[in-house]
Parts: sequence; structure tokens; C-alpha cells
Amino acid sequence: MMDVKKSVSSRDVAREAGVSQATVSYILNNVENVKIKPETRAAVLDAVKKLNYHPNEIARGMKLKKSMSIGVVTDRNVTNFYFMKTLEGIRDGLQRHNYSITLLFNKPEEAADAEYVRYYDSNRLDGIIFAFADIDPDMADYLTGKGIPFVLVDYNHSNKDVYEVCTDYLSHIPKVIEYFISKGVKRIGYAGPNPARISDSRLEAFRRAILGCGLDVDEDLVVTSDFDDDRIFEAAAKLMTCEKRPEALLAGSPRFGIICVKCSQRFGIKVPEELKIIALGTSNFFTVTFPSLSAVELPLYDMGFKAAEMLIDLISGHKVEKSEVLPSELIIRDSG
Amino acid sequence: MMDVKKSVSSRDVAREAGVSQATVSYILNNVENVKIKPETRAAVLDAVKKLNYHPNEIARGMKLKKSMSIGVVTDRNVTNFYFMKTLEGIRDGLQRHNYSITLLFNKPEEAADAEYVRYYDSNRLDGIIFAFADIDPDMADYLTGKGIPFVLVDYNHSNKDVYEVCTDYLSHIPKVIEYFISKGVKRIGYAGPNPARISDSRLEAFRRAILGCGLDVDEDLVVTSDFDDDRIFEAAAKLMTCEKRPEALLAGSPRFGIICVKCSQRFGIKVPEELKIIALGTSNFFTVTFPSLSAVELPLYDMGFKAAEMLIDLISGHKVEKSEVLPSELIIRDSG
DNA sequence: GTGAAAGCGCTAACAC
DNA sequence: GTGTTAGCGCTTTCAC
Repeated sequence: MMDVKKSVSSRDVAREAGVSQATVSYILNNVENVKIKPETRAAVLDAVKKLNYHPNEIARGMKLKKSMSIGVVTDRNVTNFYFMKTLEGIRDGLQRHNYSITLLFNKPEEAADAEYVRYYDSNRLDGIIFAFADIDPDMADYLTGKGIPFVLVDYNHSNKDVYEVCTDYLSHIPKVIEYFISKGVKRIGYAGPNPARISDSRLEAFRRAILGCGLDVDEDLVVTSDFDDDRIFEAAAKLMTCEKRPEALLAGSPRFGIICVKCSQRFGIKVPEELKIIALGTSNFFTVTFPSLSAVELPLYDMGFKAAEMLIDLISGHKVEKSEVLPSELIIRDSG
Repeated sequence: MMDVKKSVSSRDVAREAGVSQATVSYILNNVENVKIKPETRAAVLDAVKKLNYHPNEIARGMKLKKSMSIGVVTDRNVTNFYFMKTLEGIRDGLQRHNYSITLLFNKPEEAADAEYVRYYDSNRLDGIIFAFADIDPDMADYLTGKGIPFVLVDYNHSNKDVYEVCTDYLSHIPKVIEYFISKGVKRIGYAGPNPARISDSRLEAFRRAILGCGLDVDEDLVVTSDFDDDRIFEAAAKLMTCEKRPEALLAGSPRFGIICVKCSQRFGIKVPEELKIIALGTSNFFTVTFPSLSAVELPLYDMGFKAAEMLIDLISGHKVEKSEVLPSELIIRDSG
């Protein structure tokens, strides 16, 4: 009850067990090449239990020059669901290595001023995972140059020479188009975000897929906008109200998909009878739209888990594959 | 470029500036009662710049017996949006105190085994914020007994004697009912989660509000369920298809609200003409339902910010009010 | 005004 | 097999 801040140290354990501090350390860290007599080990372990000893990670980090924490950086406006799911994977991947997660937000800053760089310099971080954070090439170079271990988690390959885990969701686009066609659909539209990053090739993949199926891309059926809800709605409305409106629609992101559903309701267009919709991405709101939304869903948890493993290996100096691609999955619900 | 892991210490700064390590510390920490000659200060600051020195927070923590990090705990299945918004507030509240955020998930465990307790015992945490994490009274007692500083962020007052920040959203329920009545509505229903925690009095507040307006509570118009989407839909469907169905509906949570909208579409009930819906809580999906959802929205960011401030004060040994109540706000959109 | 020195709790040579 | 010891980088008392 009253053990308020009277923290016990390995010294106390040593005294209690009648051994030296070093022995305690050897035992607790399972140091290789150090053989401990079973009874000594038992005595120490007993003392640990009895005194309720917990190694001071700060002191440990001081000695080992490690913080036992890794920074997870995200954009402030990233879709929460993406981040949280990825975070869960990261957590579980980090857990058994005794690494904790320090949460950081990405703010547009000069490389050397970035919060995560300062944190790294202050020994608060042993490495960084960027989870759907828009990190520019200069920053990546800066971090690499400084020797800061980091891993990117993002939709698909960046064009940078960095460690990253991404997914093959673009390769599902042709399947979506084929699926639409198999349902007897001819006029297929696209509504998605303005391609911002160079590595964002959703729209391009859509065009290729359409051509690949022997159809022509009708540019009237392709709309893009920024991430503002009203702008997305306007873009969708353009599609819904145009002369020869599409019979099927690929939505470039979850929010585009959901707003397209709303928009079709607004204009009294029956989904999926008059318009089929399939979205790119994952959301926990796909099941609560009417009708529920089909989508190419990302392996967010696995991506986080894998990124954690990669980063740990990187920090430990193990050999690591530069890039991991995890499989997405087309999930058909009521909208398509 | 090549300063790979060749970290500079305050010793290096001292040498560079031709002073002692102590002086560097005095200057960098602005220690009271220590007067430094301007030129000394300037010399040290120059050296800091020149060498790009960053204090090692681990070493600092070691000396000060602080980790300069606070743990933020949430349930794994908490609505992401709640958590992220609160987190942003916490972040900003912590920032200028140089505290970082260590992210932790709440798992059902014995008090002493809980991850955050272990982290605290290992000096990785100076305090804890529970953000919409369902922490039971025994745990609260345990933490208090151990002298672990912690703050709860939740909807409304727990019945525990703990530091907490909550919101007055229950007090908006009568206003919602009055609003409905002012629109000429008589039959008002409720769809919300099964009251799990003792402190969850949404439904109770609903009943009181109905009575307070001189109406009777029709128990046929009150449905509850657990948080499973299908179960929520069933509950909503019961309401939508019952003999004398409600003209207005209070949804106990964002997800209940959104699923009620879906359900009314499913049964061809026009919102808000035939059924008005107002939800309790905040979501970034209220604007993408059709029609958009009115709601009593929580001051999530402010709650996080306030909790951070309280915890810092608690850790610093300042006097702190036990409980803070921040105002929610009824936001009318298209559904009500 | 500034410096010398002790020590936070741990790990890891090295000694025996 | 286990103990001795020397720090890791910082803060802080005490001395001057």
C-alpha cells in the first residue's frame, strides 16, 4: 500500500538475495555466456518477486544508449481509422521487444526542426515509423543521412530509396473493373482525390484498367477534388447528374465512396441497381451506409505489425528487405 | 552529414565554451538564484548552436527521476474519432511542458499486471491519462493507493473520487426533447447502448427529460443493444417498424445515430420529415450521412487539453480541482 | 558567478 | 559462477 515512490533498485534485490548487482543484471537479462547456478537464479528471482522489483528503464536506457521507445508519426488529418488500425499492429509488433510507442504528429517544418528529429537527438526515440504521414523526399534524405532508422507505412511504393511497407491495392483495380464488366456494366466512372503526391497513381491505374479491358476512358466520368467534404460532394454530383451518367463507380478513397453513396441518395439513384460503387481503402463506416459499401480493403494491422518488425531489425542492425508489399482484398458488400 | 551517433554531451559544450558542465546546466535550465554573466551565457549558447547540442533526455530523466512522458490509455475498441481528437488536445496541452505521449491500450488485467502500471514502475511514465478507457473502481483505488498521478477523460462524472474531466452533455438532453416538441413532435423514442457502466445515465436522463416536458415515456419506443452493428440495426428496425412508430429519436451514440439513419432509409422512412434524429456524441461521419446528422457534440479537444494540464499540475504537486466539466453543444444539421 | 565532485540505477569488461 | 568497478550524461550541493 504505502510503497509510494520508494522505488527498489537492483542493488536492493542483490542485497536481499545475497549476491552482487552484476549477478542480478545477468540473470534478469539472460546474458549469454554467463552461467548462473540454479539456486542463485532462484534466490534472485525470489527477491525480485518479494520486493516487487521493476528495472528502471531510464537508467537502463542511459547505459545502453537506447530509449526503448519508437516514434510513430502521422499527419494530423489522416483518416483516424487508418492510423488506429495501423497503430494496433505496430503496438503488437513492438510489444515483445519491450519497445513503447511515442506518438508524434507531423507538422510541416524544416528537417532539423521536426519534432521527431529533435526527439531522436534527445535520445527519446530509437527509431521512427511514419504511418500514412506525408513525408517529403528531402526529409527522407535528411533522416537517412543522419542515420536515423525509420520505416514508411503507406498505400504503395514511394519513389524513395527507403524502408517501407505498402500494399498491392492498385493491382486490385483491374479486378474491380472486370467485376463491374461481369455484371454487364459498360459506363464506369472514377471519383477520387486530386493526385497530390507523385506516388499517388490511383487514377492512372484506373485508366489503365479500363483500357486493359478494351473500353475507352470517358473523361466526363472522371472527377477529382481535394478532401473537403463539400467539394467531394460537388464532384460526385457532377457525375450523378451528367447526361450519360455512369453505371458503376470506383471511389478513390473511403470518404469519396461514402459521400458518393450519400450523393446518389440525394439524387434518388438506386445503388446498386442503377449505380454500383466500390471504394478503395478501409473504413469502419462501410457497413453503416445504405447500402453498405464494397471496397478494396487494406491490411492495416499487418502493415503496422510488419513495419514494427522491420524497424526493430533495422535498429538491431539485422539485414532487412527494403520494401514489403502486403495483400489488399476486395470485399463485396451491397453497393456493388 | 556524418555525425552518425556521435552525440555531443554537455561536457563537450562546456569544453567548447571554456566553462564547466555545471554552468552549462545552469544556463540551459534557467536555474533560479544562479546569476550568469551575460558573456558566459552567450559563449555557452554559441557552443550549443555550433555543436548542435541536444540534452540527453534519458540522462536527464535519470537524474530527475522523471521520464518526461505521460501514458495515454484507451480501450482498443473505443471510437477512433473520440480518441484521436482527445489525443490532439492532450498533445497540445503537454507540448510546452516538454512531455511526450506514450500510447497504451487498456487490456483487462489484474491491477498490478496492467501495462501502464508496469510502465510506471519502470519509470517510463510520470503519469497517466485514461481517455474514454473503461477503468474499474478497484483499479482507480489501486492507482491512487500507489500514488500514481492519473486523470480520467470521459463523458460524465464517474462516481469515483478521482481527478477527471468530463462534459455536460447529459444536460443537453432536455434541450433536445424541447427542440423536438417545439417542432410539433409528440412521440419521441430512444435508441442507445445498454447501460454498461454505473455512470452511464443517458437513458435515465432521457426518461427524466421526457417526463420533465409533461410527456409519458412509451417503453415501446425505447430500445437498447450492445455495440454490434447488426444488433444496433435490429434495435433500430424494431423502432421503425413498430405500430405507432416515433416521430423523433434520440440516438445514444454516434454509431447508433448513423445506423438509425441507415435503418430509416432501409424502411423508406423520410428523415427528417417523418422521423427526426439527433445523436449524442461526436463523429466526423455526421456530415456524410444522408441526411446529415444533428448531434450533441463533445468538446473532445478541450477535454484532452484540460486533462493534460491537470495531470501536469498533479505531477508538479500543484493544487488541482478534482473535476472539470466542459460544455457540449447541440449542433443542428439536416436530420432534426 | 562559477567549478568540483558526487551520484541517479543500470550494464559489462575484467578479475578471481 | 560471481563480484568489483567504471562509467553512461546529467543535475545539484557545496565550496570558493
